Amino acid sequence: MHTYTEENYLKAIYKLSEHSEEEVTTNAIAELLETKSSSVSDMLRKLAEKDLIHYTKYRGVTLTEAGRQVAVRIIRKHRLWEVFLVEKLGLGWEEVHPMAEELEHIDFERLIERLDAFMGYPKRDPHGDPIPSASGEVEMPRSCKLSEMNLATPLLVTGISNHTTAFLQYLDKLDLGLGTKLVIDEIMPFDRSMLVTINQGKQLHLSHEVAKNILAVVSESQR
Amino acid sequence: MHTYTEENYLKAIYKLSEHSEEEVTTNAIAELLETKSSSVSDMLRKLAEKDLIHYTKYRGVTLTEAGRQVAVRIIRKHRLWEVFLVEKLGLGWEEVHPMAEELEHIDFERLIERLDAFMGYPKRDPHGDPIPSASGEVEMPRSCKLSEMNLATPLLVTGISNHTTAFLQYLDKLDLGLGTKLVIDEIMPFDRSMLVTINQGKQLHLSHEVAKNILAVVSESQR
DNA sequence: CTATAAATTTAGACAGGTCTAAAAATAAGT
DNA sequence: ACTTATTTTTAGACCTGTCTAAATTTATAG
Repeated sequence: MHTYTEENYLKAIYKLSEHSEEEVTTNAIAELLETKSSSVSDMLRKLAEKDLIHYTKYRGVTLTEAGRQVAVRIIRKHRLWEVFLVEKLGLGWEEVHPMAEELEHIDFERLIERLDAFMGYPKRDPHGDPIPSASGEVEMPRSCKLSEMNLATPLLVTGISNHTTAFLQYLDKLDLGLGTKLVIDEIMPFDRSMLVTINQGKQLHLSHEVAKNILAVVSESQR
Repeated sequence: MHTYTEENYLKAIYKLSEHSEEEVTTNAIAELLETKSSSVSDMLRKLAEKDLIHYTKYRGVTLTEAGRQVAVRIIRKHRLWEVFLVEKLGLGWEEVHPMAEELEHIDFERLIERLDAFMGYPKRDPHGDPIPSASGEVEMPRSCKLSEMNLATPLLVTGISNHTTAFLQYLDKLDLGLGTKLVIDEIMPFDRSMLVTINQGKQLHLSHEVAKNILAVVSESQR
């Protein structure tokens, strides 16, 4: 098995390369893991030695297939635990991330398998992110940032790309969550904030920053 | 919070002093944790500095109240997770110990509380051990080793004091578990092995070693 | 193309834990 | 009580992962 720390590095690299084909930079990793780039640099050398990443000095890194498998497996566990914490224990979606952050490192094949079965083989976690399969496949949802979508089109919220407690609590207050239907009524040119109507009722004002972290698809039911 | 390692030391000291008032020796800890006594000695110094143990060089250790609280809390989590793994996930009592060994270090008050509630506030884990309360009280069961009990008395199995996979699998094969009613028919003087009848049916031959690890009480129903 | 800025890597130190080997303290036998 | 055996502790080395400070490489602006 890999150390707790190695696993966190691999997960960080996975997350940083998930939405772009680019090489991941040392600084980006350092920022995400809240550590110094010198520490990252050191660890990258070690991960490369173990063939978990492709690494050329000063050029950034990508995961090898072995590294990707490790990362995806961690993410699978993280998301399964989140479903458990929310669905079974009744914890809030805004508080489960740090718990799952620790649970994800516990590695017993039978435990994961039973946990998956116990929850009925869920496909998404409470934030709408896809749960990788046991064999490491990840179904990448084709949702877009709300900030990049068109006016007057019926949309469905399918994901949240910022899992901080503060952000999720804010969404709760707004009464906006996964499955919320909404339409963009207007976009303010000066700050790119938007007015949206949710569930054919309340109208909300969302900043661009907020809209960037909400993922949505064009609503099937009305297209 | 304390490190994973510190927690394991405190838990080990707790377990070693649970059934006797004696000071716990360096060697005993080393054996339980499968480490060298020099490492233990080092760690004891550190734990004493943090006021988690009472330590006089060459004289062994006992837990301080603070140390006991930490240990009991770990054990509470361990046993709650074991109940979850067996009752909810359907894992076998012989395979959950190593999993709980890792889960026990995860420390979120709300998680523990919810887990406890989810299982209906169980009082015992799947091996019959008492689950400490949130405030750190442990109800010490007054059961005795089967090896020390009398012939021809109706007994009830209430606990198992060896949690190894091999031992628990052996008990499964014998069809002997918590709640099994039994009577000691005969004790062989030369090796102290015994013949017992379980559930008013099958007769089994148990070695002294096995009988030492089975805990029982005189059966209420027939006394 | 060169000078400076930014990003990255190396060097050296440190903290937590572990080990082996050696020293010190306690326990036991006669 | 004295010598030996056992237990425990100390000393010194090593490994993982972190940091700061300094050096190096790559990127950028004239």
